[in-house]
Amino acid sequence: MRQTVKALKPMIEGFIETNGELSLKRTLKSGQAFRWRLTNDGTDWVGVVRNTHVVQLTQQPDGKHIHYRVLNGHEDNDHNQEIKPTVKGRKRLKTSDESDGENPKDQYFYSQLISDYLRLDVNLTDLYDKWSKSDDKFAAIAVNMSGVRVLRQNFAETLFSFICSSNNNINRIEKMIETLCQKYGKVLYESHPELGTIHSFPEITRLAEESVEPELKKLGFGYRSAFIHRSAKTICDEYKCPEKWSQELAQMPYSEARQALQRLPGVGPKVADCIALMALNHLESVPVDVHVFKIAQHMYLPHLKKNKSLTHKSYQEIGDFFRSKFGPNAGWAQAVLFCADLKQFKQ
DNA sequence: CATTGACCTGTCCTG
DNA sequence: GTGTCCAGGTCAATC
Repeated sequence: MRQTVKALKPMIEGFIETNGELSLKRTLKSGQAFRWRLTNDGTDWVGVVRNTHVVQLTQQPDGKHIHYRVLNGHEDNDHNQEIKPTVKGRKRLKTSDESDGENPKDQYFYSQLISDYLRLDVNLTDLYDKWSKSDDKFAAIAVNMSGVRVLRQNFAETLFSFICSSNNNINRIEKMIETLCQKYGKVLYESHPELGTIHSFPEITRLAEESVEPELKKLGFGYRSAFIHRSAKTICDEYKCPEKWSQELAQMPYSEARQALQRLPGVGPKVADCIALMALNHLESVPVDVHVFKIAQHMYLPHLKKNKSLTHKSYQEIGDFFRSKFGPNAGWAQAVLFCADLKQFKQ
């Protein structure tokens, strides 16, 4: 029997103007987020925003708008959650009023929520122009690589996702994260026709429980089981309120945040930089993985070709080079080059 | 200090 | 069907 209760409440949806500065594919599937899935024959992206809202995003044919739909937006407790966009969007990001009969307050709220997650308050055209002027190689690549955005992501999810990423491949990372959500997260949306039940990412306090490590071992997490549990426990024990700690990390200078993060087991320089860039708004952070290492060797710092692998020294050198070349948003420039180098995005 | 292996596991690729 | 290598690193033990 089909339930009709949900259909009685209006679906929250609308359009967001992007000024051609957003490629969903290049942004959601370039290795910064691991939970976005392509549905409906490859037209719609479905994922979780702010760890509370199941959102479907669709790139419009005009290239200048995305359509959004909040799949679990009818829940009664919706506004009780502590979701507040951290940045006020620019005026041009206002939703259109094309779908009449809906609560404009809700529409505004959700378009702000999604714009914030996609960091649409940043004018990407200006950034691309600036980076292209300071680097011909970037300019050549960027013309075919528009709309790569650095997301503003949830702290805990970013932390544990990238702990999982060490010495690992994307396919397994995605599976492990999905397992974490199903086992320790809350149900956000039931019975999606293609994706099944969609869960939130677990609370840090949940991952700090003693049973977690042996359970994860059984689930095939390997040595990362201990990293995950011990990191969660460290945060709960030492910082009491994880949410507050992440805010402090965002406030303090990049180098200090990076240093503080590396005290967590399973968090080295690269993972710390990923968290700093993607969840703490430290856009000067340049995560250097083997991929970026190769880019640096071939495009910018040929003397590093003699290095077989990444050392602390070369790691620092590459980051500093990117910062000197691209400025305070170097991490974002790096994301564009990284994206261009991914196999799936090569022409 | 900078460098070098071991580390869990699923998968791809040979023989 | 077995064996091997490797994948978006980190840690700890040695130069």
